[in-house]
Amino acid sequence: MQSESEQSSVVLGLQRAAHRTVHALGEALTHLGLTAAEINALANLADDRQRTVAELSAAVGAKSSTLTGILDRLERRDLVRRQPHPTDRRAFLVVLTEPGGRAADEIWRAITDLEHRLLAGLPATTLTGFRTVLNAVSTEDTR
Amino acid sequence: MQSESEQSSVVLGLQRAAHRTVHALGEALTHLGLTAAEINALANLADDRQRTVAELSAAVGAKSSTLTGILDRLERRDLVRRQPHPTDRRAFLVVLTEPGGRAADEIWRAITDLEHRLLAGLPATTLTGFRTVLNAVSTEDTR
DNA sequence: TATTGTTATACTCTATAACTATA
DNA sequence: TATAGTTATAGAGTATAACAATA
Repeated sequence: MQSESEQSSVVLGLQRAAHRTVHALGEALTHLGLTAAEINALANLADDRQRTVAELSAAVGAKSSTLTGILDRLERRDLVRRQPHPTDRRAFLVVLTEPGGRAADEIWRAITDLEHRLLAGLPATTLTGFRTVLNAVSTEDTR
Repeated sequence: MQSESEQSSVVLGLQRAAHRTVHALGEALTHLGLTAAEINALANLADDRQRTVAELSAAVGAKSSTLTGILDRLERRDLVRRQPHPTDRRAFLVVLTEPGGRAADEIWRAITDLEHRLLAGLPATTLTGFRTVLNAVSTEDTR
């Protein structure tokens, strides 16, 4: 049933699936005019609404120097703001603006919708297994 | 047990896990001096050893115009070659050269090693569930 | 007419290293 | 001395549109 490919590698499959979801998300959110990295950053701000650059950097898996450009563009569009950190004057708190919060909410809705569509009909135990592996991969020390 | 984060979103978790494996793979293969996209392309050539540009494009999830640059660099380093397609004179067959084949084999070994390390100790049923979801995500029509 | 792949263009992402300002 | 973040730099990925050759 799987045509000719065994979809043998978990790593390659992971790559492909991630690519797929990024594309799908981008398409669902074209009207926002955001890149994948920008969507990712906003999605990661959506919950607690604020992070230092270093925290966000760890969350999205990019160097802080990379984040600088992404945040510049988001800030220019008034979706985030860089606030002085209350206790560390070297650091910034990246916070969602009001329109940024709306965008982040919409991103979350799109993510949730996508997940429902992708995972509909799969048994709960299968999903649990999936999350378990996902956590193992994200958490494990790969060295 | 999962600290504070429920790792709530499958999509975001997928992103993070994919990022993780790309990094880990890159580190395991630094001596090859290849980028993630180049590794991905070679990995996708590793099995049948040849693909048209369009096929490879679908496999790696990039536009053919993107692939042009990647293939240019791989060809310049004598890792792949563009051969005339036997029956369609518009198309090219991307084939591994002999050193390219060695690189691809090494990439496969690295991928396999990584998978063993990441997935060691997880029950088989969990892994089966994981692959099922991965296939669903990669295959499903996301529109 | 439609398709294969390249070219041209314009941005975005990416990492590294050097730098400023704090700590 | 070490850390947070930016800047400078340079390369690589990305998509779109236009194009040539072929189907």
